[in-house]
Amino acid sequence: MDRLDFQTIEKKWQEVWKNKNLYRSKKDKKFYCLEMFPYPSGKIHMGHVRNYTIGDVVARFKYLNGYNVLHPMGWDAFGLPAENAARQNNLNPVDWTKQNIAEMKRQLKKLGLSIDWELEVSTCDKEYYKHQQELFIDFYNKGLVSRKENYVNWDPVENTVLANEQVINGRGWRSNAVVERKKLSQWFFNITKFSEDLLTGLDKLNHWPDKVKLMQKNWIGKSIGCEIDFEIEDNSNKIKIFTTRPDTIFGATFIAISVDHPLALEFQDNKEFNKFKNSCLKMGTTEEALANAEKIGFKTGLNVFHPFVSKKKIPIYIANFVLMDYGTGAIFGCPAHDQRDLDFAKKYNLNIIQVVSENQKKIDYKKTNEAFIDDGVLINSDFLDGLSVSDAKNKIIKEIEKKKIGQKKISYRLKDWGISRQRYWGCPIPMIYLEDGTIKPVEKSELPIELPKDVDFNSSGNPLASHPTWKKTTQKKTGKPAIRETDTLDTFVDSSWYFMRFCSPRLKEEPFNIEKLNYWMPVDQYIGGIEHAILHLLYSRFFMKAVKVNNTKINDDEPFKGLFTQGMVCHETYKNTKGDWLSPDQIEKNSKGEIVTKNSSEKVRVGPSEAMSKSKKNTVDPESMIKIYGADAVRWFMLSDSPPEKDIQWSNQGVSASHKFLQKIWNLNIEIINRKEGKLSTKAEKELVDNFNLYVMKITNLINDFHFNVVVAQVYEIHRLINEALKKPISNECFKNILIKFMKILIPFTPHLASECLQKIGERKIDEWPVVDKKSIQEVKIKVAIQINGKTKGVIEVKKDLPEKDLIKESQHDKKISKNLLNKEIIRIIYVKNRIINYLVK
RNA sequence: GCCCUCGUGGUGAAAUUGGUAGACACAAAGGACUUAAAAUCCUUGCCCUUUUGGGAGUGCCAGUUCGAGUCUGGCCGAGGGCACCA
Repeated sequence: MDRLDFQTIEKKWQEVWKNKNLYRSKKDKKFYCLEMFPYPSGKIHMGHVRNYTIGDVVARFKYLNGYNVLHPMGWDAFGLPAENAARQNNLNPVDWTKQNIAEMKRQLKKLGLSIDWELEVSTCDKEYYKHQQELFIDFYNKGLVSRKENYVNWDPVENTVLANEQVINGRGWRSNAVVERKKLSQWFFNITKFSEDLLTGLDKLNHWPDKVKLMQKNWIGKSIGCEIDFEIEDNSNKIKIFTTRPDTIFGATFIAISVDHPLALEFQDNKEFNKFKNSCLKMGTTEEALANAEKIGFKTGLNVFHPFVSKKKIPIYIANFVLMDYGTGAIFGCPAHDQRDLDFAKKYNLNIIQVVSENQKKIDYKKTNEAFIDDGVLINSDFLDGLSVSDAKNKIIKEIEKKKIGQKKISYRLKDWGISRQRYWGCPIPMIYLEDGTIKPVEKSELPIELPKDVDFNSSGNPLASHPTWKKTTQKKTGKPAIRETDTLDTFVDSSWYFMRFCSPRLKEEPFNIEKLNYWMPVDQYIGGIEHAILHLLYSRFFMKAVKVNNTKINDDEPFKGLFTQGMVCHETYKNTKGDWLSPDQIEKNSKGEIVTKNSSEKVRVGPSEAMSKSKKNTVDPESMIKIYGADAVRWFMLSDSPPEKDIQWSNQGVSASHKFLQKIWNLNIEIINRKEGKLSTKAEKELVDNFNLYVMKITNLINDFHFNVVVAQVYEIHRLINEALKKPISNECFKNILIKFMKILIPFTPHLASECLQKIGERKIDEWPVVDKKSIQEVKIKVAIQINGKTKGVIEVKKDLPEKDLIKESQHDKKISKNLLNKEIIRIIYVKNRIINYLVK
């Protein structure tokens, strides 16, 4: 039998597709299919292969179904790794990045993706970031940009800001110095102006996974609570606190304010306070670090008066767990009903008053360390006694408003988006600082503000800031001397609008052409990793809304109509006896079936399958797999076995099996083309056609629902169906017609093989998806389960939609069923059309 | 710590969304073909029973239902995110 020569075939068809704009149709219906663009780290990895294979199935399927498809690709090219490489290998980030892009593009092309490379963009090109600078200025002019202080991780030895991933156990990754929290003045996008829009906008996103919407909802964190002013003893100031549990006010036993609260400034000369403040600065900046840190406080000696209990005084603490950027930076502590407050109260021996109880149970807080946070009935609370938590909330808010000491308040957990980075390899922020202290945007005509190429990575800190001349400039309008902003933009900014740029990627004057943007946007299907569920997707949603504020002609305010989040690619991990990681090509099976190292036959410990990562050496190089098995087989395996939203385990056996199956498809084609016709039977033919039609319908639905692994299983079944039918008296014409449809189904999955087969059969129409013959499907017999008392006792094959009476009759013809029903009294018969019939008997 | 998700054979999984649990594969064992190997094809897969047949069974415990992998409550375990990795 003819071997499938995938190397020649794949090369041939990639050439054909390159020379034709295959994926654009003249139809009106548009479809924008986008996969998250990659960071050009050097080589493509299996995660990319999976992401782009899934995307290619969608894009090609939509094209076959008559859509005008936009399927572009670009590079998320700014970021830390390029700077790290620059430091290590003395390479310029530009050169390193461009090399990586060229290499990865070459590799990606081998997958045979239906990407329109004419539209390629790279965020590190000035043709791209010029427009990003324009957008920044537009946002600035619309009041969507502000400047505030924010904490960063500061490495005191390297004099540089560290990313969270560069802080390991509270120390700098290179210097090993203890990292401090330092306040810097930085640029922010005022994303909180859109808190409510970002929240309500989620309701419209019907084609997003619920879990992602829920994560975003929790991230935005809308809560309804109230603000209350507390009068301070012997002090004319008041403290405004925010709480979501005003119902527990009678259980308040302390006030806690943030270290950054204005009132805390009064203690800046206090030695004890400064000691406390310094220990707060060692906590780290991540939310996880703050949540796990021991709750500590500084007793100010000041007291406030309880607003509803006359003469009751409550102490004020400055505490590390109260954050200035949430609520008002001050809270009242009710230890009985909040875990943090309870931990704090126990540490500092503060009073604990239970004000909510379940079934009138009294809790002894001397014995338990667990706060009671569930619903219950109010106690020890004066006029709130006997009310439920929610009724008490409403009543106390009314009282507070009546007394004019506060009001109902909606608060969001969402913070403004800090976009300043003290790094070289990013988009320069187009702002200048004049000598008189004013800060102005650069004139748009001066854009792009380009990165200098001659930078020194050996000195500490931001290379842009230490560049001898770059930051020196003049204000264009006045000619006054000025200093450039040396911070660059967070790389999340780059990726927050690239999908808009793809609509008109070569436009020089503007970031995008409105007509083209309105035609293509929103992205109909966006595909990428679940790790981007919150930040990237939320920032992109903000951008779309912000861009619309600036240009009201834009139709959409949500960028991604459909979202699909794919799982990771995993592989077994291996370690030698010393505990060093081993890569899959360093190991082999010996004659006894044990796993050993290739050269020294040392025993290998096989670990669990984990996400492929360089550090664990459990990676497999896609390019070498393509070389051995072919791109189609690699694509096919990526879609087999696991559902796309779940993790997949890479296995060489799996990809090898895929390769074998594609060979079988090839053989099937040859067999049908060369088949000699014998006797004919219309009955056999009809059965084949009807069954095949059913598969076409199932597969069409499965693709729409992203169940590609089930499609693969159905394709195996089709193969078996046709293979068995070959022994039956069926005409060659019938086989050819079925084969043509079968190969068209395979185009999105294994495009090279399918195209080659279609050409061999002589089919010219390769831009259509097979039409389902609905009548034919109705005539396929189905299997119905017969149960007795809920247990399946038999299965009978009947016509579809058989009515209850007939089904009962049919089922009693079955020997086993009639035997089981003998001498039994039938109490009830449950009939579910096309599914089951259940006899309840005594 | 907080938020989210997921637990089905030796393995990856499927199950028309409350209706035949294990489709389709991988691995294993046995067999066919072959001088032999590779390739290919076939069979098997929990427990009891020689067979016919019967029973258990979807992380664990309880509940709703004629019927639960699917719904409800509690428990246990694994993974993702936590604002400067992208």
